[in-house]
Amino acid sequence: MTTRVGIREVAKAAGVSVTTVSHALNDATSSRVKAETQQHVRDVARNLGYAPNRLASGLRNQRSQILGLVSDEITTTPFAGAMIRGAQDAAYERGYVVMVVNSGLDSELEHREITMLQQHQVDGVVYARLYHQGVELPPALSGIPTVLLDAVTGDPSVSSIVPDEVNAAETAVEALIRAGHTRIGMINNVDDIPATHGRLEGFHNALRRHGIEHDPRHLVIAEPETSGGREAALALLSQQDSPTALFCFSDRVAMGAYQAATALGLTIPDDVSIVGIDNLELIADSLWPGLTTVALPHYDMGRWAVNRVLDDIDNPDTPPEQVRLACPLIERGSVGPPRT
Amino acid sequence: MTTRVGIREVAKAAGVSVTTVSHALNDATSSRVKAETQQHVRDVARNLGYAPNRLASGLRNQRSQILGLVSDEITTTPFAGAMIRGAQDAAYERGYVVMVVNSGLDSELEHREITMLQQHQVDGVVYARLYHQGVELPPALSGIPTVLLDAVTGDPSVSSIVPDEVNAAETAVEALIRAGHTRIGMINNVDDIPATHGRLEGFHNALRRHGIEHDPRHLVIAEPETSGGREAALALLSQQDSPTALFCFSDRVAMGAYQAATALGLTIPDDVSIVGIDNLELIADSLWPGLTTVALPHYDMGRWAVNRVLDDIDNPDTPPEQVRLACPLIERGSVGPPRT
DNA sequence: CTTCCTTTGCAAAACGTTTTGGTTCGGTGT
DNA sequence: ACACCGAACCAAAACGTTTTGCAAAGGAAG
Repeated sequence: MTTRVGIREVAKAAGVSVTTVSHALNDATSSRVKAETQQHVRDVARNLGYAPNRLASGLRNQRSQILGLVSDEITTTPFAGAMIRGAQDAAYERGYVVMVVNSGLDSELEHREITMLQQHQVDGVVYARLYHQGVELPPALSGIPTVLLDAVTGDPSVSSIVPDEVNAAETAVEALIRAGHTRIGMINNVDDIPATHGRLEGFHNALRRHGIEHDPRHLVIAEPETSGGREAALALLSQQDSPTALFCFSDRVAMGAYQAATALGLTIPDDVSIVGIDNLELIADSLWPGLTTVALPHYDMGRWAVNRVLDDIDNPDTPPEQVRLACPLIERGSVGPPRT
Repeated sequence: MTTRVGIREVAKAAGVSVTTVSHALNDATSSRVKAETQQHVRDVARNLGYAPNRLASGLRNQRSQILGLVSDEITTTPFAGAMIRGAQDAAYERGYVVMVVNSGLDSELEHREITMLQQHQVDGVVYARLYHQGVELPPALSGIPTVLLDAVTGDPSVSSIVPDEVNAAETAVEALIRAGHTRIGMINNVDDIPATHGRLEGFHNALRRHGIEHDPRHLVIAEPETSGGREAALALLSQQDSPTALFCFSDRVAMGAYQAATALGLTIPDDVSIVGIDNLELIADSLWPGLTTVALPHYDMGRWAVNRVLDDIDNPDTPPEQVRLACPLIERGSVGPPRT
């Protein structure tokens, strides 16, 4: 590698001082340097392929132009990828770059990784969870602008974004109601997490709003796996006056419901309609017919989170906000009118 | 935020010069500083919560301790997450941190993103693709130690790692042979990519090695989607002397084969055995019965790639190597003995 | 022709490290 | 007693920027 071209090489080639080069390149509308000179310098810089050393400028301005993204786990779902991509895209648009770090469940490791981020002088961090949950912020992060992604915390001074679980469920259930269903079953999660409670609430809201009475036999609790969904759906669809439509806690649960339906000789959506939540394309697109579901907006949450933390950096006394993001319905082929 | 504690604060608190502090902290076995002093300095540094500024040290040593990871796309599959996690884990173990950047298909954008990485003075980059393919290295990367991840290139001087497609197929097919199958069908991909050719070759290798004659009617080409797999499997399983086992190009194709089997009233694995490739847990775990498949080792490839690029950085004249990584069989429930 | 701006450019300091070349000091060999 | 040596430490330079405080040049006003 030939020696890197620095600002002094540019200055020499352009026949000016380094000061002038710096001004020409940075100050968009400075009166310090004549427009003509500025253009000249810029041309020279481009020709030389000059790329400013951000270690140096970061050191000088106390601003690294780096964001940290610490996530709990990057698992088998594509959620993490979507969040990272959203974060990265938003960061890129504003001249930032993101360092990804993931700690598994190990809080000791997490602490050391945060320390590394601090050593690299990250200007802010996005603290992300893969599944909507409550967390407490690691003390190591105090002093760094931080926003929560897919997580909330008790401290009202920290901004956060999570999916609006209630709204997501309402959206899903209303798609069923719109198709004409009134006997609607729900397969909920056993776990005590925000999604469980929020989606149940949304389910009831939607029914109530449309004057549909809820039959308690039509609510069953299951492990949030395909097998759990299968057994739950088997139970729901075998009872008399069984539901004509199923609202499933997740796409994987919905996949179990598909299996139950075919096992019972029922076709989707003619005999039973199904909606899920997650929009895991790998599943929703692959099922047959395609699964109508509500998307969890990980990409958008990622974008929002980094834009938010960058806003905080630019203007440190922006009031914090806790956002719940609406979730769009993705229609495929699993919802139809009830069999008359 | 109180003013950051720097090396000079530590020096003052320890009653020594900054030089001594630096030596005490960095030189593991220096004769420059007495062991006792070294310990003292370290204690003081820890108590003060001193964390060296890597912008400064990077500037000084011409080494940022940052790796770039440029990937083509972070899509709906969990593959990208696995690669990133592998890369991040390996980097962490060696004191590095990774900057993730993804360019979509836009080579203009990719160029600008690589420029950003260069500005941050990354010590090396991992150039990753999500699906095994041939690429040419962007010229912007010349001069930076680079290794290819899930991609190969014509240039023998650049190291790369890809899954061993031939071996993966052999592994899958041999699992079927071991269970007793001899009439084995394959659903291959239409696309002209290394995986297509490699897996076909592995399929033939395995049959030949066990003296099984291949019936050309048992090979069909399909779109690598669930729907393609469904139609292909329908065709394969409807012919007379139909295969007793199906080797599918991917897990999604295998999912289509499941759908075809149940549509034909066949049960898995009693009437037909199925293996896939990918080990997409989201699919393989959710199918019923679970899908036996061959894992594409994205996590391990990610690890290998960063370890390799770090080796190149430490020792610039390590000879390059092009590695094909073996793929392990993951057994679930979709393979059984042929119906007699 | 002087004075006083305005415009344009430069030299030098600063950011927080690492490392080079000393300097001091207590001892050791002759 | 003399020079010398090594151990322990330190002052200062360097890394590549940005920015402050000045200086030079040129033009307008008096």
